[in-house]
Amino acid sequence: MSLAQLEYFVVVAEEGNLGRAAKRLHVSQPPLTRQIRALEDELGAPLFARTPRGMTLLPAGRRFLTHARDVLERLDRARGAVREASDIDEPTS
Amino acid sequence: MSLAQLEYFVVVAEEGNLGRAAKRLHVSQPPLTRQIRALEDELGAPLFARTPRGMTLLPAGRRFLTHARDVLERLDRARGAVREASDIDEPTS
DNA sequence: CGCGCCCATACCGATTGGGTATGGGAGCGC
DNA sequence: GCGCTCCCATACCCAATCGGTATGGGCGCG
Repeated sequence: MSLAQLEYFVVVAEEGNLGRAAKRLHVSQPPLTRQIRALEDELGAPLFARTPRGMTLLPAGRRFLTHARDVLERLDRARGAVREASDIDEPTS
Repeated sequence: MSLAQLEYFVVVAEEGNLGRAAKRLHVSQPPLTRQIRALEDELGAPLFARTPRGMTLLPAGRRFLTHARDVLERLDRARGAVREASDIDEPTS
């Protein structure tokens, strides 16, 4: 599992559609297909139902979505914590 | 930034030493050197002080450590959430 | 000074990841 | 039913990433 996969997953879940998600992520659609599938394989359960209209979250996917967002948010805070620390050393540099 | 880098960082911080951390992580020492440096480069601040005795956390590193552990813990919960969900579908299979 | 313990660098091979091109299913208008 | 459109999936290729071995350089200790 990679952080990119988590972000891809969140965006695909939000867009409900690989094509639009790909544009938002500035990647092409095939890598998205692969990464989402790799994520599902690793987790051992499908996260989306593939319909002719797009990708819709399954129950497992809904549960995972909350946690995935949580992980990404905590990651942002981690980055922020380092910036704060260096701000202490170099206040207004 | 990658999840592997976060885990590498946590273990190096705990061991205070690249060699021991490498053993615990089942990788060799050079990749650790590189990944830790890449992490520092991306964050824009050094996390460790390199001494002849090993690697000791700097203030920025200490702050980051807490958050890094948090991210990894949330990731475990995310995995767990999917397992729970599939347990509902397949209780004791 | 020779040895041990550190981390850093150089180089190489294997894996991963993204891109283009293409296919196949499902709905819609005519 | 044909053609058009909008989906996702697959095949194939190239570039970037990652990990491993080999090696070097600093530092302390007997």
